[in-house]
Amino acid sequence: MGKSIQMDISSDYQNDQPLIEHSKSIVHLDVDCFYAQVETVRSPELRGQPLGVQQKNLVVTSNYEARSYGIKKCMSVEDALHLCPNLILIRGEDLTPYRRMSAKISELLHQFTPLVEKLGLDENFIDVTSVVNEYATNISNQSRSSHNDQNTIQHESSFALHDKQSFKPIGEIFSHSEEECPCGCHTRLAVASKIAMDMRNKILNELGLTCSAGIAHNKLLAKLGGALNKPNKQTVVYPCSAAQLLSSLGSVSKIPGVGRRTAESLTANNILTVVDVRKTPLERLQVKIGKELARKIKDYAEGIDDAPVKPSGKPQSIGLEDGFKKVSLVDEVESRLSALLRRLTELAAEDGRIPICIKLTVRKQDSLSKPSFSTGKRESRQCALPQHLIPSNKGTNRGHVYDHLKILTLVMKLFHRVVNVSKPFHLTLLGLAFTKFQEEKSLGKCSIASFLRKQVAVQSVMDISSEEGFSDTSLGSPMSINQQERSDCEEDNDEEFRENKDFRNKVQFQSYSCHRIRGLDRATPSPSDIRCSGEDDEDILSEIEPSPKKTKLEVWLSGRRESPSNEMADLRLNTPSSSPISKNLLQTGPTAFKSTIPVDLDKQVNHSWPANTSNKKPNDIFKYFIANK
DNA sequence: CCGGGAATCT
DNA sequence: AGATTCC
Repeated sequence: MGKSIQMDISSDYQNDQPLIEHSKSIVHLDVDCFYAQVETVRSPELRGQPLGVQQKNLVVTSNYEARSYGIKKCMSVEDALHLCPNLILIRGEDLTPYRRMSAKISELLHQFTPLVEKLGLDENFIDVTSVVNEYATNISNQSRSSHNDQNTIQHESSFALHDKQSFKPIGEIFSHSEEECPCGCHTRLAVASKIAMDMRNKILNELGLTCSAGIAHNKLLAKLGGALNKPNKQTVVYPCSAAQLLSSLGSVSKIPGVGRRTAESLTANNILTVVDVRKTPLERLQVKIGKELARKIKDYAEGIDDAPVKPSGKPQSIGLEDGFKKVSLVDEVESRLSALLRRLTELAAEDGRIPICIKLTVRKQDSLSKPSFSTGKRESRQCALPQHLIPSNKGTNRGHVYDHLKILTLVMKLFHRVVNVSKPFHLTLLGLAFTKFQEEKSLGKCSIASFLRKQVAVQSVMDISSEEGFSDTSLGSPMSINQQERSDCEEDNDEEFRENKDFRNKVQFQSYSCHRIRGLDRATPSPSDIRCSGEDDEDILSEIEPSPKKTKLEVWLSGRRESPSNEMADLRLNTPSSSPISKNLLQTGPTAFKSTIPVDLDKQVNHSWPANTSNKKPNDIFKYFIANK
């Protein structure tokens, strides 16, 4: 017991956070019927009419006019049209417009704070703790001196927060709490609710979208709270109402993180409601769903959630999928993959980063008893993009050049690895994704790794120690060999090292064999095999090779480069740092605050907290805020 | 043809 | 590489 308290304290200090119970302020923002709203912005003449967004044979979302006819999410087109013959349907398979809008929303939210976590395209968690605290700090500073020498907000009129009880949040409140929490969170959440309103106003004014929002001291409650009043509304959940909110959910499947699978496990144990979870001992719970999940669900059932808002940044992978009834011919596979690859390279070009790893996904039709019911599981294969297929922007200032045919050939190699085409096959889905990218800010010019990279860049494209030297013993069982050789090299490729095998050999890296894939390639020549002849073919035999194991030198080199973890280390040590993250944080200081919290917020707060600057003693409100700084 | 992604954990 | 979850 004493031990855990000790740990709690130390971790709080490490995070530079005070020992206040509900110290954080989290906003969950959810754009109302996102796809439908985006389509309405694109085609304003659609406003007011029942509108659905269609993907394949599904209406994946619809506006509220359509919902009034009883149309639900993911309803079939037929059913939807039956309910509402006038329903306007717009194709939404191409997510580009939604991605773009999502990026605009992210950008807008980043004006408030860098602590923005995306959940899908239309939801965001925003940790506004520091925004709330800065707001109070600024007020506090002003109450001490009439003129600001600091770079803080210059308010038209000075005012102070001298009356905590009269401050009420904007929007709805879940349940009416009898008493204020002694930690001061009610006041902080009230400020947060005004910030949430401001975010929503900005999104409406600048992007034309309405949102719903939840405001609470953790992500769980913010998300659940935001769903209580929709659309275009916001809801504050106080910590003291957490248990009540969770109880009111009823079914366990309403708990975020409890999907179909976990719900099934719980149901099988007669654990149906959130209250059931609460009554079930942890020991019994973790038998069924695993230790970590059980612990999390138990906490959730009480409204407890310590998870931080994790800034999202760029996606870790960029992918595309194409679902269909049935594809059984290699030629059709190739043409579909070709189309996917075209779009994928466009997406990657838009993203700007350079991909170094590609993954192919297939879904095989369930050949067992029920063809219609059970959709086959997905299987995937990935490999590093060989150096000479990694796009470069040499010669062109804009965009990177992809060698479509060669990459397609590589993708077909992956396909043959995952599908045995010598036997009949029935696929219902093909997917392609880039799953790794070169380091964004690349290495400093003085970095050794950078030097090496430049050196090797001019060397031969293909020199993996002659394939002739290897036997074809792997032909029969590629997977077993795969495992054998990959057993302890889960960490893939760093581009510096794939680029020159010569270099690797010279410094006596543990060399890796490259014969594993040969048998596969010869098994069934595909059209691409034929088209991509001669040296290219030999080229690709080696390219599909999984990435080499990390060596000590490689580890050392990768440690040299600027990496997120290094940046975080800087932050933890609280050292002055020139890292981008640190700069970013600094930028969200008073200046950013001023520019993003408009006057009307000030007015609202000012109104709720009448100025009382004269001779009241330091008020209670201050300490809540100041303690948080 | 129950969509098309993306993240996390194992 | 797969399973699961989320939207």
